[in-house]
Formats: sequence, structure tokens, C-alpha cells
Amino acid sequence: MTPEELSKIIKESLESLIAAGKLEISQSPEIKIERPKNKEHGDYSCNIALVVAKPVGKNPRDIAQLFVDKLGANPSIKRIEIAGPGFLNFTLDSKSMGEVAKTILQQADEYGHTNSFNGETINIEFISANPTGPLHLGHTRWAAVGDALARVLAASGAKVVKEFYINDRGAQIDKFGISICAAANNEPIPEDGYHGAYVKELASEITKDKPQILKLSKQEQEIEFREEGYKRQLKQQQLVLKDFRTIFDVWYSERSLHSSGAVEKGLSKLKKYGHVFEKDGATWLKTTDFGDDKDRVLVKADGEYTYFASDTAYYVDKRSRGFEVNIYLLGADHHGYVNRLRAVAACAGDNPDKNVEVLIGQLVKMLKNGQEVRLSKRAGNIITLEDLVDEVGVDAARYTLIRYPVNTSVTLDIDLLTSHTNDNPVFYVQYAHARISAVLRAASEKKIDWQKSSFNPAALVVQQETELLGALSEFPRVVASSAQLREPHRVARYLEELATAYHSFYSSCRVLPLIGEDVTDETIARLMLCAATQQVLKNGLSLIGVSAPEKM
RNA sequence: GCGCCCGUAGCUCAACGGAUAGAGCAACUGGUUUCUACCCAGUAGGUUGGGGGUUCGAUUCCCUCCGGGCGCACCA
Repeated sequence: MTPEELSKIIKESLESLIAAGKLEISQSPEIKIERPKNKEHGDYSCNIALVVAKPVGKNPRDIAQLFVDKLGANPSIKRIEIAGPGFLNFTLDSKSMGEVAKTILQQADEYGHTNSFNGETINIEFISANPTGPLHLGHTRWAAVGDALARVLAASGAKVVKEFYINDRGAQIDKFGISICAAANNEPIPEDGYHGAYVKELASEITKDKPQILKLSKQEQEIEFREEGYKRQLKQQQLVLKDFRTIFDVWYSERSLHSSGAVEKGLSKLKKYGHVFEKDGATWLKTTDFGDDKDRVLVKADGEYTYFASDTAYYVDKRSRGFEVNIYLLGADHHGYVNRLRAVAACAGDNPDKNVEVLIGQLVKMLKNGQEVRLSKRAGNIITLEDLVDEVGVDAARYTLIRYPVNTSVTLDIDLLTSHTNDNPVFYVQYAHARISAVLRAASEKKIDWQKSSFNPAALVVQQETELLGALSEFPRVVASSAQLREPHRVARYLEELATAYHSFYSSCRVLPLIGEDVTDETIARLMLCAATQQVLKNGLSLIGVSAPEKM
């Protein structure tokens, strides 16, 4: 029996208790099934009596007793106990527990998928860097977390589109062009320009490919270098992200927003809702109507659209493409945007609580030999995605960035991430997968055809086996809650627990028969358990975009 | 000044309002002739920054103070 099935049975009991007039509540409560930390509390615990107690006005332990009476006869449940303030603690029949392994092998790659977000269309926008340089550590965090979040949401049934907004318009990209142009002409790059070594590289590449550019006027050169640099830098970002296994569905250009008329369209929609006004020759959006601390300019007095105008148009455009939920992943230095974005939604007649979600990612630092790394060869005083991947590889980089909740800052310790031991969680988890693969390989070498043998779940009775089964049964709910809370780090943490449960099982339960021993029900059941664990590790790692190696 | 995030074991960090606050590292004990020791089991370590409040129950929610990070453009 999976926890989902248990939860269903409990809900049915609740309904029948209500129907029988033994409980009176108006709305169905949020009940939780958990794996108790304390083993003495059984396989699963449920808080239903505690939750129901208040609206019903009865003692939680008395209510718990009603459920015990109702559920006690179920053959899959070996024991129910009322504990503490009114928890229901379930101990399942070992046969029923063992069946989880079979469920997992049947569902295979689908195990962990749920339909909890069926019908939701979600746009998730992240990184959205200027195409004026390499991606830095902050972007890298989002590349990993945003992608994992998208996968977790998709696994929960949502229709997800990953989007990268290209800031290819405005002062920054102009400065980029000016900087490359200066470098190409061996002139000093302006103070407020781009100074990384990559600017010089771009300059020499471009002049090599298109030497005629240098014959143009200065102004024309700046434009040409800007366009060439943009093209190449964008391509570079796309390549780097592809190697990092973060694939975007949509690369949305800010310029296209202007050329397609989306900006005017967005503006007219906002006007319709009456929050646009004129002041000092400029056009403003009255975002203070919805909690922003000051109003924002859409069109400057000189007739130019602001960056904010693009932002609002982009939001309106996303909504017109049918996205109910729009998730923005931003760096900590952009937290001032949260109220602004919410206000934009409200000004466009939407509900910010529903249509806009902003996640703020805190700072990422890199540590090597106990010292903070501050300098990158190519990019000057920022550390790039490539710097990190060069040091630790894609798997370790992704895993570590995803492992922590985004609203805390992280420090990546290079020395630790390259170590192959217990204190490096990436290896710990991957090693569990490799270890299982080795066992299954050995089984096939010994010609043990466990896949075709009959599975006796009751053969799994040792405590470490039960623990492992319990951990495996948790997976779908971990994925669903990661999606719901927008916290993919829960998947990584779960995988570590699962790996621990497996290593513990492995060291106390011999799987394959020794020479002279026979293949028994236990052998087959344990191989099934190994295969199920391998499957879940693989599914979980794939949700965070980390490889599941067969050998290490 | 206003706003956002953070403060948990010596260190790096977990913990959807749930039971005795957990992992790893470091320290100390043990364990493998056997499927990958890149492992496992155990001991010790805490006033969850301080103080109030809400709750049957608070690391979690609210208020306040202290400490740290970040942000407050007709820039992008």
C-alpha cells in the first residue's frame, strides 16, 4: 500500500463518519500522511484527528478512536495506534509494504509523476541575462534551479514553458557595442563599458571575420560591432546552457516585443484599465495603486520607451499566450521588482496572487582552498558558469546549486565538490545508483532472472528493508510538494535520504547468494528492491538534471 | 530613512504549524576474507540571535530589539 492509498482510505473513513453523523464539519480538512522520524511510531502517521478536533469541538484522541474503529479491520494495516496528542500511527503488513517495490517497477520512469497540477499552464522565466557577456554564478544558480523547478512542475502534470528574455535593446547593449569597437581600434574602453577579456576576444574575432567593418565610420562601426557581438554572445550563452543541460523552450527578444507592436498593445491594455497617466511630459503607470512604493515611467519625456514598458508589455504578452501562472526567478539585487511586477499584473486587471510569482535567489559564492574566488580569467571580476563547470563538472554544479533553498545564500566549496566521499552529496547519491547497477549486473552474470521470477513482498521483513521501502514510497509526495512549494531542493535532500537508506540496507542485507547458496524468495525480493531503488534514484536525479551513472 | 532575505550543533546546512529540532564534516568508539570501503553502526555536541504574543502544539506565524547580506533611477 502506498501512502496515497492510505490517505484515500482515511478520507473515505472520514466521509463515512460524517455521513453516519459521528462528525460534523463543513469543509474537508488538509490531512497529512507522514513518515514519522521515530521508528516506534510505525510506518506512517496521520494528523487527521488533530486537524478535525477544532471544528468539531471534540477531544482529538476520541476522534482518533473513531478512525481506529473504522480502519482496524483493513488487512493491509497491521496495527493502528493513537499516540501523543492524537496522532494515528499506522504499521502496515509487511506484504503490503513490499508491494511498493512492484508498483515502482511497473510505473518505471513515470513513478513520481502525479496529476496534482493537471490543467495548469505555467510560464517560468529565468536567467534573462543581457547578451553582453558570459553568464555568472547567479545566473548559474537559476539555470540549475529554474530547470529543475520546471521539470518538477511538469512531472506534477503542469504544462510548463521555460523562457529566457533577451535584453537586446537599450543602453547596456549599446555600451557593449562601444566597448568592442574601442577594443578593436585599440582605444581605451569607456569607464562604464565592458572590460572583461572576452570583449577583446570578440573584437579580434569579429575584425578577423569581417575586416571591412573597420573602414566604416565610428558610429556605423559601433552598431556593427554591437550586432555582431550580440549575435555571438547570445550564441555563446545558448551553447553554454545547452552543455549545462538547461534547455529553453522560448528565447524571447526584447526587440521583437517592440517590432511586433506588443509594446503598444500592452500599453493600450493598461490604459483600458485606467492606471496610466501623464506627468511632466512622460507617461506613467500608477503602480502605487497596488502596493508599489512609487509610480513608474513607461514612456520618457523624450518619447523613448523605458525598460519597464518592455517589462509590462512582456507580461501582457505572456498572459495573451495563455499562461495562468507566471513565475519569475530573479537575483537578490532585483527584489525591488517584486512589488512592481505584481502591480503590473494588477494594473492589467489580473490577480497578482494568482498570476505572478517571484522567487528571489540569494548570493552564490565560490570557495577554493578555503578562499573566496573573485576573479575570472575571461570575465574580470565575476565568476562565470564555465568557471564553475571547469572546476567541478556539470553534475556537481547542478546538484549543489539545487540542494539549497533559493532564499539563502550558498557557498560552493570546490575542494569538497571534487572529493569522492561521503561529505560530497552528489557522489554519495550517484554512488548509490552505481552500486545498485553493479549488483544487478552481477545478478545477470549469475543468470538470476529476477524480472521473470515471482515476487513475494512478504520476504522483505528486515528493518533496513522496511526503511528503504518506506523511503521509496515517499517519492511521489516529495515531487508534488517540491512543485507546490516551488522548492526543488527537496528532491535533492530526499535523494540523499534514499541513498542513506540504501547504503544501510546494502551493508546489512546480502542480496546475491554466496557460492553454494540457492536463489530464494528473499534473493528475488531483494533484487526487486534494488531495482526499485535504482529506478527512483534515476527518476529523482533526472528531475534535477543530474546523471545517474551505471559505473563510477 | 523605507523595503526584501537570512540568523539552528565547533563548521556547512536540513526540518509543508507536529511527537525526543535532524544530516554530513570535524572529535571520539566500533565494523568489511563475501554483490563497488567512494561504505556502515555508535558516542558526544543545542536556551533554534534576545524578548514578548497567537496555538492543544512554534525553528516555522505576528510584534519588537540585536546582528549580517541586498535593494530603493524619465539606467538596463
